[in-house]
Amino acid sequence: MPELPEVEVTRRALLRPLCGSRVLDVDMAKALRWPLQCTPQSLAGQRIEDIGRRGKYLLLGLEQGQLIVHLGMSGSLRWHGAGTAPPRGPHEHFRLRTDRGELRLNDPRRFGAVLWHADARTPHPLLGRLGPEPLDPGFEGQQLWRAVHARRAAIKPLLLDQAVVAGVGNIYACEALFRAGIDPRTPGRKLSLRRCQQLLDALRATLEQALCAGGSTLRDFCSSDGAQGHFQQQAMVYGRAGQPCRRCAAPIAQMPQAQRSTYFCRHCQRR
DNA sequence: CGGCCGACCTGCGGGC
DNA sequence: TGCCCGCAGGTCGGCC
Repeated sequence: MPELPEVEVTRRALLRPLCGSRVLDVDMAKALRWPLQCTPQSLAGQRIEDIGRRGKYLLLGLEQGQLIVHLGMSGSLRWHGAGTAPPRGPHEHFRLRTDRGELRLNDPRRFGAVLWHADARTPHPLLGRLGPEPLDPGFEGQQLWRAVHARRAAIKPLLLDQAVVAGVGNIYACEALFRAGIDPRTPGRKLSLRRCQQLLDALRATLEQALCAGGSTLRDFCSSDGAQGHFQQQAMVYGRAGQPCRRCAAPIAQMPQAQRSTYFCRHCQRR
């Protein structure tokens, strides 16, 4: 589920209920990718001051540090106002109770993570390796070109590299390349500055469109208020193998790249 | 250093 | 109908 738009939609939905609330307690029922890195009791009593996002990471700013949340492949967060929380489901592995209600992380595959980072002055190592934010207006095509122009790897796996651009996953990499008319197999070093600028524009337009749609919904994604995103109904290529291209009607192709499925149109996307 | 590959998990849909 | 295989929105770490 969780690429930049889904995480951002979740962040916006959580701002109102969570900001300013005070933590009662925290528990991790089943281990996620890593241990929490602190004793759950140490979080009790702290106020949640802000909610940020970096790439696909959601950042809960507490008084004495930061709770870093990653949704992995199958994670979703839900908010339950005070007294409205149903019994815990089998995949609700993390729970944060506050004086206003509780936040739960549902993650069947447990690729997600919740980490405590006490030293807020220096960024957590996981965040330190992230590339620029695609929606940051200060990020220019030239910067993308610099990150890519010396690389032999194909542009599609390069877009998935979080050090090149933060927050892009399989759906939006495929969609942005379609929008830019670029063949996903094109080596990074074959892309001109001009095409990198076009690619960044296309990526931004794709992400903005997904934000407006409330993100994508595949099997288990639900924004925290329970509403479903509907971007996948607008997808031009992702998950559409064999179906006609919405632009030229040629069948959409599917191929593996770096052990992930790439969807593209052989006619509309060129090297 | 760059790039490939396995590992980590569970669930679901398709094919036989 | 039922079982088995392959695949799924991610990414870290080990290896060449």
